[in-house]
Amino acid sequence: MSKEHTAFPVDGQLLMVLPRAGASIRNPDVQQPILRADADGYYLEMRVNADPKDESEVALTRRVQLEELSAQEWEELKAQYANLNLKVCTEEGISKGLEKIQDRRVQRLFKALLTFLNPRQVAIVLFLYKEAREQDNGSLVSFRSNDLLESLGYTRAKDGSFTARSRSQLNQDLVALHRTELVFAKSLKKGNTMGAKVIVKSILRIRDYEIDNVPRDFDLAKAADYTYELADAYTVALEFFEGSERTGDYILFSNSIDTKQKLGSNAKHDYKMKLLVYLASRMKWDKLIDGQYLVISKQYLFKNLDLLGSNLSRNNQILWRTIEELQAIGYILDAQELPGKRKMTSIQFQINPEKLRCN
DNA sequence: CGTACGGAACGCAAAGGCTT
DNA sequence: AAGCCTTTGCGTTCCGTACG
Repeated sequence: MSKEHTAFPVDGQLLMVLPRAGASIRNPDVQQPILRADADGYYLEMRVNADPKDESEVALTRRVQLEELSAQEWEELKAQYANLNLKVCTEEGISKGLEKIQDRRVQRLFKALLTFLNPRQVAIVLFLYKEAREQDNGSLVSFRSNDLLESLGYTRAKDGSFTARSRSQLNQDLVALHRTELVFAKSLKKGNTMGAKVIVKSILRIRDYEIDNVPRDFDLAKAADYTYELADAYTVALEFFEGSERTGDYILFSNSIDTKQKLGSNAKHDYKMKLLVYLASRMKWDKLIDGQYLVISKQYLFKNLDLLGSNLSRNNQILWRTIEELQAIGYILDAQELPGKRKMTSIQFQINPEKLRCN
């Protein structure tokens, strides 16, 4: 009976909000980022509005608390914010939309918010949950940076190290997962109780880090904001982890999950990862029919795979190619289009419980 | 000499226009 | 609806340079 360590659990609550927490700026529900000051401090935040036509399309805010800002720094930040051109971001790319922002810290801050939870960061999160199961130390996970970079599929230089770019990006990703808070309503479970309870959680919190050999002067935030550094080892606490064993609210992912980034490809175009996480999320929202079938409208598949371009035949092509990829590695046993009124076509997925299953 | 960058080449595939 | 083609964004890698 003990199928130990062929699969690892990821919290249901996290999975339910994950696709929304990672909504891209092209998503029609995403609102313009705002700077906000309240009694608790200063925030840079971006709201994702609910889509009333589907209960899984929940409202959610992702935000970064800006610590220790003087009144003058606040004014400077507002001035920088005025240079953010969201329209250019969506039409010509984020780097273009941010190029008028001179301050590197502000530029990285906006970029982190706008690209939050891209598939590479999701891959990092899954790596950490997998490690959590291996290490069996509750929500705490310790790991070496190079092991994580390896699992993400980056190639080493001749001397065996990773390039500054990859290392820098990893620290920025980890800090983004650390300091971006997700704010959403508690009433996820059944939907009808409009409980006023609000949850504020980060995906993880960095508790500790280590520097090998010569103790460098390493500052976590400074590294993320200004430099190309990465600590050699980290200990993080997974914030959603708490209680997942106790409440039994989780989905089991197969250990064979592939978190490698493909060469020459963009993180934001990792459709395989997006579809996998979206299916897992819907397994929490919808009950599986006959314990294995999931029916999802193509409209929401396109939306959650970020296939928001106008070329429908192309979107179709990518969707089906991605489905076939997941089929090839066994997550999906079968998928077929269910006839429906035009625009409301759905796809029925048969999920392989060996690879992905509810507890 | 190693470290910390920045510039630039490279390669993939998305987007979107055009054609049929 | 589908295929072809060009442009383009952007992640990755390689390399030059400044600096201690």
